[in-house]
Amino acid sequence: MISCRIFILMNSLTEENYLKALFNLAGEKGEVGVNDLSRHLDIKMPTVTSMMKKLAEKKLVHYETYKPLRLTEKGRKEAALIIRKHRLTEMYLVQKMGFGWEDVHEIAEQIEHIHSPAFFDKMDELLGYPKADPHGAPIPDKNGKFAWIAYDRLCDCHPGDTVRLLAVVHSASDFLKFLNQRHIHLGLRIKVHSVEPFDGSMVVAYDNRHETLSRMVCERLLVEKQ
Amino acid sequence: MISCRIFILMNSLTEENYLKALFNLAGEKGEVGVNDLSRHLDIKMPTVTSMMKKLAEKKLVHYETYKPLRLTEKGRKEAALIIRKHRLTEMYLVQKMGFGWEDVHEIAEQIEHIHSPAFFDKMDELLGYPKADPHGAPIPDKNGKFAWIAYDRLCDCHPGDTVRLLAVVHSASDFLKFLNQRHIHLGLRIKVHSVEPFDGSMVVAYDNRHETLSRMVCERLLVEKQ
DNA sequence: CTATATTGTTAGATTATTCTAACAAAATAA
DNA sequence: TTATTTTGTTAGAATAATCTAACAATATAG
Repeated sequence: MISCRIFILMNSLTEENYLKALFNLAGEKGEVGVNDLSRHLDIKMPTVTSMMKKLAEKKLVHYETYKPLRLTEKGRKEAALIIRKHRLTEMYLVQKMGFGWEDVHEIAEQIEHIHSPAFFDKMDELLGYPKADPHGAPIPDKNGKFAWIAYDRLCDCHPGDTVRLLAVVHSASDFLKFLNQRHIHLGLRIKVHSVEPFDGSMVVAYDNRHETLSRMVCERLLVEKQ
Repeated sequence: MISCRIFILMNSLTEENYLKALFNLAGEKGEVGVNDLSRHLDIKMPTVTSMMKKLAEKKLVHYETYKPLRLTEKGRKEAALIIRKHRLTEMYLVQKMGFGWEDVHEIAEQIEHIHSPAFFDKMDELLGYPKADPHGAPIPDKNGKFAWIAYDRLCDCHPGDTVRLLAVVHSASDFLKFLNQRHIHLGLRIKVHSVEPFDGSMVVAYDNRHETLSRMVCERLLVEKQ
C-alpha cells in the first residue's frame, strides 16, 4: 500500500513536538541541554534521553552521551516545516477567521500536526503568501528556510528614537492581552520619550498618548528604527 | 491544575475513532458487531474487544460478551459531537477555502480531533450555521442532536418524476469525481426519463442533457420529489 | 583541587494500543 | 440435529511513550 510508505517516513506527533522544542530552544550554537528540553516539554529527563536516542536513529538529532543536543540538517528542516504550519495557521486564524493574536497559539499548536500539504498550501495562497505570523515571527518557506531579520529591541533604543513595532517575543496570551489594553499592535509607530536609569522602564509616545512600559515589556518589543 | 480535570474527561484520538465508527455503523437498531467494527477500522477483533471493555468502563458503550455493541446515550452524544466537527470542517473547507467536495474528507478526518470549541464555533458562525455538510449529510447541533430528514433514493423514483438532489451517500472521492465529470451537484433538478428493468439503470435528464446512471449510482443519490 | 550541586544516564516498571495464537460461542448448512 | 463456518473472547507478547529510583558524569563553589 502507498499509505505504508508514507507512514514509514512520518514522525509521530510526539516526535514532532520534540523536534519543534529542540529548534525553539536552540540558541546561537544550535545546542540544547537535555534538562532544558525536559523542562520546556514538561517531560522527565530519562524520557527525553530515550527519545533523543530514537531521533538519533532516525538521523534527526546528533546525540552523544553527556554532550549537548543538536538537530541534524534533516531534523532542522522537519522542525522548520512544523513551525511553518504553526505560523501559517496563526496567520490564517487572525486574518481569515477573526481571532485575536492572543488566542491563536493553542489552536495552532494542534493544527500544526495535520498532515495535508494541500491544506496548508491553500492557507498560504488565501493569505497571499505571508512572510510573518501575527506576532511578527518569520514563516519559513516550503524548504524550511527562514528569512532572518535583525530587529532591534525597544529596550535598546534611546530617547528621541522613533521606531515601528515589527514583532513581539514569546507571545504568551497574558502579555498580548496587556498590549491589547494599551492598543499596542504590530506596525505601530512609537517614539521613545525617556528611559528611567534604575529600572530600565521607558516612557513612550504613540497615537497621541504616553505610556510607561517596564523593562520586561520593552525587551519583548522588536522594532525597526525609522 | 485545571488542565488535569479537562484531560480526565477527554477521550483519546483512538477512542474518538472507535466512537465515530460505532455511530456510523449502527443501523436501525443501533447495534454493531465486533467483526463489523474490526473490519471498518482495520483493527483486529481482539483489540476491538478490549477497547469495548474500556469504553464500557467509561460508560460510553453497552458491552456484554457475545452481544452486539450499542453506544450509551453519553457515547452517542460524544460521537455526534465528533461528527459535528467533521462536517462543519468539510463545509468550511468547501465554502471558505475553495476545496472540492471530493477532497475534504481526509482533512476533516484529522481536524475533527482538534480540541477547541472556539475554533468550531467560529467556523459555524462564518458559515452561517449550516444544517448540512457539502455531501448533504446533516450537521448535528451542539447537543449532539441530529435533524433526520427522510430522503428518497433516486433508484426508487419512477419515469416522469422530477426531483432535486439533496445528498449523496458514502462520499468516496472516486464517486464524487464521477459526479463532477457529469456536472451532478447538490441542488440539481433531475427528471427521470426511463428505467431499465434488468439492471435498474436509469436514463435521467438535467441541464438540457441526458445521462445513463447505473443502479449503484442511483442508490447513492438522495433526492426530494418535487 | 576537592566537595557539592547540577545534569544526564541506566534500569526497570507502567499505560495505551496494537498484535497473534488458541479457544469458545453462535449462526448456518447439511 | 449434528457439522461447519463465522464471530467473539482470552491469554500473552510487542511497541511507543511515559514514569521513578539509583547511579554517573560534569560543572560549580569553596
